[in-house]
Amino acid sequence: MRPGEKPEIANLPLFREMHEGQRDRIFSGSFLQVFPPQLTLFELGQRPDFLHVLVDGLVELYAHSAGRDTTMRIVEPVTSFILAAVVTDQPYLMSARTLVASRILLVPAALVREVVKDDCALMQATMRELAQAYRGMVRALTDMKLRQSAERLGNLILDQDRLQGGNGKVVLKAEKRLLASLLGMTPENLSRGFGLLAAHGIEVSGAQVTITDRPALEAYSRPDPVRDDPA
Amino acid sequence: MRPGEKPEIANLPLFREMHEGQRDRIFSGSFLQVFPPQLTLFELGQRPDFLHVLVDGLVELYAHSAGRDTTMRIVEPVTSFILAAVVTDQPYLMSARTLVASRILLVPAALVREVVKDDCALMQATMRELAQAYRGMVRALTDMKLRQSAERLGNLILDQDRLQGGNGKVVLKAEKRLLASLLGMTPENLSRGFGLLAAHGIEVSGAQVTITDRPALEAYSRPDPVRDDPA
DNA sequence: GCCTGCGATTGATGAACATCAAGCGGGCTG
DNA sequence: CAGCCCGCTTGATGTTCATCAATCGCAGGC
Repeated sequence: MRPGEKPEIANLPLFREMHEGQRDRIFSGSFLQVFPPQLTLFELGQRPDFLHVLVDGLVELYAHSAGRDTTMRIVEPVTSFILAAVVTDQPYLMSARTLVASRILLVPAALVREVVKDDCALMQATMRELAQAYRGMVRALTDMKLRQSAERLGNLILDQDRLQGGNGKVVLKAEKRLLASLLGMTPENLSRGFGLLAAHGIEVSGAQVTITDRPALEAYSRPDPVRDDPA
Repeated sequence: MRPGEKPEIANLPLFREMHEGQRDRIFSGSFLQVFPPQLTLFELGQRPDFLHVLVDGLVELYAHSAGRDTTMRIVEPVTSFILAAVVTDQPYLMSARTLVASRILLVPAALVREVVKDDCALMQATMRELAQAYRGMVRALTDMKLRQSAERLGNLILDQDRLQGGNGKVVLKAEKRLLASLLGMTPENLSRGFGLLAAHGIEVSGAQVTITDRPALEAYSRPDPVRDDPA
C-alpha cells in the first residue's frame, strides 16, 4: 500500500468509527491487488469472496440478462462496493469489471462478516452505508420510471456539477457509451439528448460539459427538491 | 393489539433476535393505529416520525415528480417499511397511503434509532433487512432497465406464483391499475400485456391468473436464474 | 504523413409504449 | 330490477426511443 492510502481507507465512513484493533484485523487479513483495464472482477451469480474497496482507478458494476446488458453504477475511488452481497452472503446481483487499470483492496467476505459481528461501530457504519445505498437505488428507480431520457441526462449533469464544485463546469469521466448505458439509453440517443439540451442551457465539447444557463437547464430537467437535494 | 398479533410482530425478522427487555421498550413506546382506506400516511420529503409496521391491511408506497407518479412497492402484512429513512433520519423518498383499511404499528423513529444503538441484535437485524431491501431494489431496477413491459409482467406472475404456493394459481391482490403502475406501464398496456401472455401459457379471469403452460411462460419471460431465484 | 480503427454523431426507419376515445361488464344503489 | 358508476378492455393515433446505416473526427501505428 502506498503511503497515505491506508489512512485514506481507514477514513472511509465504513471504517472510520470502528475499534482500532478490529480495523487492524481487517487490514491484516486483506490485500491490495492491481488489475488491468477491462478485467472482470466478478460475475453475477457468484458467491461473494471479498468486499472490494476501490483505491485507485475506475470500476463498472453492470447487470445482464437474456442478451441485453446495462451498467448499474460507476465506482470511483475511494469507495467500497458490493457490501450487501457480502453481509448477506448471497450471490452477486451484478457483475464488475475495471474500466481502467485499478488498485483494489480485497477484504475476505467471511472476515467482514466476522468483524461486523464483533464490532458494533462497524456494524452501525455498515447499516448506515446500506441505508444510503438503498436510498440511492430508490432514487435511481424513480428516475428511470418517472423521467424520460433527456431529463435523466439533464439531472445527471446537474448532479455531477454539484459533485464537481458547482461552478457549471462538468467533466464526464467515462465514455459516453457507458454513460448512455447508465442512463438506460443507447449511445445514439445520448448524443441526441445532448443536442436537445443544447437548447436548454448546456454546451458540450467532447467530455467537457458547460452549464451556460442553469435556470433553463433546471426548468427542463425538473430536479426534485427532495430526491435531488444536494444534502 | 389483538391476541396473537404481538407475538406475530415480535417474530418479524427485524425484532426476532433482539433482547427481550429492549423489545418491550420498543413496544411500550409504540402504538397501534387504524387508518381508513385511501389515507395518506406520510409524504415524500417529510422527516420520518415513525417506523411503520403494517399489521393488517394493504399499503402503497409511491413516488411522484413533475406531475407524474408511480408506485414503488405494495406492502402486505406483516411487514415493516421505510426503515432506511428512519435509521438515517433523512426525508422520505416516497409517499405512503393505505389501499384498504389498515392497522399499523407506529414506532417513534427516535426510539428506533436509540434502541438500535443499544441492542446489537436489533442492529444486526436492521443491517440484514436493509441489505435485503437494497438487493430488492437492484432487482427492480435491472428489471426495469433490461426487460420490456410484457416480460416484466410475466416475471411478476412467476414471482407471485412462487409466493402463493407454486401451484400455478395466482391471485392479484391489488387493482390492475396499481399493478400497472408498479410495473411502470399504463393500465391499457397491462391489459394488452395479459393479452399477449395468453399466447404464452397463462389464462386470466378477473383477478385470477392461471399458469397453463409454465415452460412457455418461462420461455417468454426469461426469468433470471440468479436474480429471480426462489431462494 | 497517411492509413486505420473506433467512438461519437447524424439521419432514416421501425418497435415499444403512451395517449386519446369509445365500449364493455360487473357490482352497488336507489 | 333498473340504472349507474367505475375499472377494465379494445382500437386508433402519436410520442419516445431503439435500431440500422452512413459519416465524421480524432488518436495511435506504421
